[in-house]
Amino acid sequence: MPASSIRARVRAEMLDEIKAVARQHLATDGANLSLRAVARDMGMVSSAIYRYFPSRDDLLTALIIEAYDALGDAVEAAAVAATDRLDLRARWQAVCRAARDWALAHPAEYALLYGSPVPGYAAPDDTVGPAQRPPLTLVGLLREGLEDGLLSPPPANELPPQLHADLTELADAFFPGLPPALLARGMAGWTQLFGLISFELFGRLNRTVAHRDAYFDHQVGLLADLIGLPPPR
Amino acid sequence: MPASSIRARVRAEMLDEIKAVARQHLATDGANLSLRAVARDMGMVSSAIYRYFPSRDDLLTALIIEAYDALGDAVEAAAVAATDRLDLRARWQAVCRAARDWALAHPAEYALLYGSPVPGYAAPDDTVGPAQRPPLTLVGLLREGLEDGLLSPPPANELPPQLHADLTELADAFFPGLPPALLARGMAGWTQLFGLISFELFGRLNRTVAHRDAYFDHQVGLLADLIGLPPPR
DNA sequence: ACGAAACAAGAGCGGTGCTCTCGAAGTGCT
DNA sequence: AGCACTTCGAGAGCACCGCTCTTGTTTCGT
Repeated sequence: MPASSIRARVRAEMLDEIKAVARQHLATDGANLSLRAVARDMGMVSSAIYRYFPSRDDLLTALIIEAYDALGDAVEAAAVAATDRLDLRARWQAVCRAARDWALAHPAEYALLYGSPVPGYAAPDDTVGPAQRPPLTLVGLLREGLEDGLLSPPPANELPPQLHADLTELADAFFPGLPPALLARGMAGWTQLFGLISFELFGRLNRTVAHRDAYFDHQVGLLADLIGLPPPR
Repeated sequence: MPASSIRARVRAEMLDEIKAVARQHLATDGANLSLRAVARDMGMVSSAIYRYFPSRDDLLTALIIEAYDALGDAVEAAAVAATDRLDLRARWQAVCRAARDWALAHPAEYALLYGSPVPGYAAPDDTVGPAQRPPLTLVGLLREGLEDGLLSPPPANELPPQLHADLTELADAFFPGLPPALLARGMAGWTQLFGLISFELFGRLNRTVAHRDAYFDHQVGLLADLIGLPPPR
């Protein structure tokens, strides 16, 4: 097998092991990942890591992409797994819950994705695709609802002209024909979802809201009302 | 004046100067503040800083408290400066715009307040008071609107019992008698505001929305509709 | 079988937060 | 005014960090 020689296979395993150890360090020690500590845990010398990742930022980028994809998988699976495709509100709730569940299960990785950007770090282009999966899933649900006649498009004159143009262009790039005002509502939902998860994960609900599941579901339901999703059955 | 001797006054000036230099470093170099760098900028040796702040985290805490208070001042001023107290929607928009304006003018400090929490860092109790000022301002607007008869309380049976209890207790701590369902809507507005600012500041609107002012105003208006604020005049 | 490429290890550079010691300078009391 | 006491700035040093360079070994493709 020339396509995967011993060396290539060992290298792939090393890449995976480094990322696994780094992910574990991320979960325990927080965001400031130490290359030397990862190397120590693997019984290597720190300089050896640089055979696999040219810099600490590249390791972080790899972890970020994998985290985006893990979140994207969870979210998209929730959008599809619905028993009743026509129960749009239940599907919306399921997608939001899936994102929150993933974040609660992987808080350090969520902070890596959606926390304050690392100062010197600039997200490479590889990350924008995976990063778009959750919001595209949400807006995709709205498009399906529109196709199935489950929700009515907002009035077209709702947006000021420049914003109308911005959102029309954005909609055409992913969901041609989607009314821009509905896209705005989808983005509002995505913004709200991010805010809810971040507040809960970063401790802003401590000592204020004890029953987080109920709080989350209620707030998601409020925004579902705003978007115009059909009322719960 | 024994109460403020030369030494005490010089010390106070040093505290201020250290914080000023640190704030400047924060703005240019990002969140990873270097004690040695601020000491260098002040012509001091790094160990001398420890006469004024026992650790780097304590310096960060001081900066965080000052930033919370600056944001709180801006937000509360916007809530009071309205020409027409009864135009609740305009006041809500003004408060939201004030928060965004402050964040855009001080992005590094906003990231310090609302970005991912620093791993080892735990927010001391001194920060919770200043941190509550923006959300309390928003909810305070809703209470005023209720008192002035500008908005009607949501149905009382909207919340599940446990969440109703949580939010009633929370409301009684700051706004006795405020309907918990209205408090939930205020928190939704605060969550949305945080999400909108964070997305814009952390680059998630890059290459998607060009006219940020219009986008922000529209989204804030959407949530004002959800809360039940009177329509724009 | 051999040259080329990939690899792990080690030393080293400049940087970090933080501690400790030491001499200088200001403070309060008699 | 003199003296004990406290505060201060400087310096050396510790352990850690990301990263580079060199050296000797192992594996690869031909």
